[in-house]
Amino acid sequence: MVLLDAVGKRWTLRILWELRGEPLTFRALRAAADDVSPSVLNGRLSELRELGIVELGDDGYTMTEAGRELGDVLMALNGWADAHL
Amino acid sequence: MVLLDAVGKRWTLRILWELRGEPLTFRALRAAADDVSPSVLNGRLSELRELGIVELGDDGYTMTEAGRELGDVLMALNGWADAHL
DNA sequence: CACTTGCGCTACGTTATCCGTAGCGATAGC
DNA sequence: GCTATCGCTACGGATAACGTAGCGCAAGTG
Repeated sequence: MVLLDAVGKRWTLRILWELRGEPLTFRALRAAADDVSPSVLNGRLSELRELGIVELGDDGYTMTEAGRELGDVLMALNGWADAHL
Repeated sequence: MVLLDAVGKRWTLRILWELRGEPLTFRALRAAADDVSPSVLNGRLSELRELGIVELGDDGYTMTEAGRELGDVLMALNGWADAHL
């Protein structure tokens, strides 16, 4: 239930989705995610960093190893969407 | 992106999670999901019905066939949470 | 040295969304 | 008629998200 509460907030899934590939800077991530406001983006990134899903490296924000596995689940989610929506 | 926007709202994942088993009435679903307010619950259920994920039968709300496959993905999501959080 | 550029991030006032509570109309059983 | 439960709605207050502007910092350029 903890994860569903954390992930079940506006923009969180979208942010994770945009980080599925290469690292993105704060501003690039913002641009990729429909120009979400920086305050919200920063709030979400803080949560995701505390959960050990995302981290800030030299090239920008990237997924941790655990986060990358979560990314695979998101791919499955997207696969479902392609098949049914 | 459509699904992520739809699912990436507060309570949506939680509602789907509670519907993974047997059908639940509106009120039972409300009780199961931390007493979410009926206005929000109704809003989410309307969205999920429009997406063909959830439907209202004689025994209450239940997942459609497509929705049940989505439930499997959510199980994977929960499995990840158990492993990493 | 000043100057620019891009970075992560914050401040703040406005607006949209959620929330809690109460209650509606409909249906079924007594 | 009375009670109980159903799905669902109304409404005012609380909360979160929003858009915009800008801070402090580091690296590069002249």
